[in-house]
Amino acid sequence: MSIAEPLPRYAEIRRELEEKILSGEWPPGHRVPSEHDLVAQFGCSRMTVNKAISALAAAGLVVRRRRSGSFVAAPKSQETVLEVHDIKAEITGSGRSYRYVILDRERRRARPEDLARLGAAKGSFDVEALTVLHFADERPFVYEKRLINLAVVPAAAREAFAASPPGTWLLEQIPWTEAEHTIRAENAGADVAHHLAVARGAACLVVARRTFQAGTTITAVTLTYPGERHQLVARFSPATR
Amino acid sequence: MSIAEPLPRYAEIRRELEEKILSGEWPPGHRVPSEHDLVAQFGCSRMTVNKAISALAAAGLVVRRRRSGSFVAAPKSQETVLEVHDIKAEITGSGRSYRYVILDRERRRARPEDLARLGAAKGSFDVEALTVLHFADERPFVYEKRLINLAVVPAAAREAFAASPPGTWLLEQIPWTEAEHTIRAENAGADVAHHLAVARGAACLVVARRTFQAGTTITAVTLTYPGERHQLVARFSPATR
DNA sequence: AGGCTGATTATGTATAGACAATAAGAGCGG
DNA sequence: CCGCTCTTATTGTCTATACATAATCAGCCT
Repeated sequence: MSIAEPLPRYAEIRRELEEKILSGEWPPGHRVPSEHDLVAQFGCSRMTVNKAISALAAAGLVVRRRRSGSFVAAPKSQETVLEVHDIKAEITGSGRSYRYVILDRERRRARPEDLARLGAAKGSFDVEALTVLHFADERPFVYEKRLINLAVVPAAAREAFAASPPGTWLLEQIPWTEAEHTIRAENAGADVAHHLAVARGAACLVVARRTFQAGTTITAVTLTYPGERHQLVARFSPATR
Repeated sequence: MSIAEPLPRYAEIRRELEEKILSGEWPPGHRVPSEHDLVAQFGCSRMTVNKAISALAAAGLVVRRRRSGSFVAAPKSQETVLEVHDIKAEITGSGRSYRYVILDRERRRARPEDLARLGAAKGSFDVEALTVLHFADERPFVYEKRLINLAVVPAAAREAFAASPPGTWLLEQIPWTEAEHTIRAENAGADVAHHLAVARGAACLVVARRTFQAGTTITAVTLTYPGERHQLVARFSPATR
């Protein structure tokens, strides 16, 4: 499976130290040998071991303190990298056919509830409100309600979203600097049940995302997935954090 | 607020390049000046600019190709760091009172369905099966069903879990090397509805987690949260990935 | 045109050395 | 014992250089 590729020296040293930490041989708080000692042990220059230990520090496995030395870090809180793909890519990436319809579309002055969804305190600007239904293999996959801040993305008002759905189009258009996800479970209301073809009251996974650029909200989207047909999966290791 | 701390030279260069990328001045695909050019521009050695660009590459903002140069990376797929805290820490951290009860506990030889939950193909070993209910401010917070692989953690059979609940105890006991999360929505069954004090059929957020050490599963846990009372929140920016 | 070859260029890795910053420890005076 | 300074160990950053590796490009031969 894995060919014997010659790892660079610093990666080799890093791996060796990492193994001692992950195996528990060096428990949290244990002092890692000094760079000087490691230079003698591995027979390389200090820059090389420095690169190895610095990488471990960047990964949060060790803490470095001047004069004191490097120490194995305390076990981290459970943080996981959750991949939430672009819907189009998520579906086509797994070999299924993809289609979407825009159920509703309205341009309006931002109402108080729109401002709340965007997380904006106040303001007077226009928003584009969209309701989109995405299909995977011709079955309803996710029900999307989106608000786009037209003060930031005026082009959205003129876009037909014929080639790409709004989410994909936005990703291609503007760089974002921050995003916020909220994940919860909800019972399907009449509207959602109808469009997703599930029973009323069926458990649905709701992912709400707000995307920001330099402090102002670009878009707020709520994605409702049928609970029994969709799940988010995340696999990770503490080292690659 | 922020004092004028003298950033190291490589961090300063990194910040400057990063700003050009995040502001959109350098769109995806744009070629970053070569190390040689940056050396001339910033008046430092190549190792220093190399460190800056390498950091950007590690963060996924640029892609480096030999001979070709460094290029601004395409916008990444939406990946977010989801913090899933230890339950005890999660509750006490927000100032609420914490309590738990062990509803059920059994030591048994691993059954086929246990093996499936642990993700083990086959094997003959004992497991500790636990059902725990956690309270926040005396209200049911989460319903936990856990399996512990006693072949890896024999001490779990002798532990009373009097001071800490099993999840917290395990975190303190053994280092893990990998974990897998699955998040879905489910309608509450009779059992869950009773313990969480919600209506039957109420939407619940189900987080299933498997924790591994060097390939073998340590523990598999299913956490069921009442949907209307709990949500996972994740905030992140692409640069800090 | 097609394909081979060698030069060029940019990054990848490594070395040896230097000075700075910081914190721990040693020693000393009161 | 307390507080001061001096020394020293350790990491942080930076320079200058070197060779390796890979990809592109230009030119040459058939």
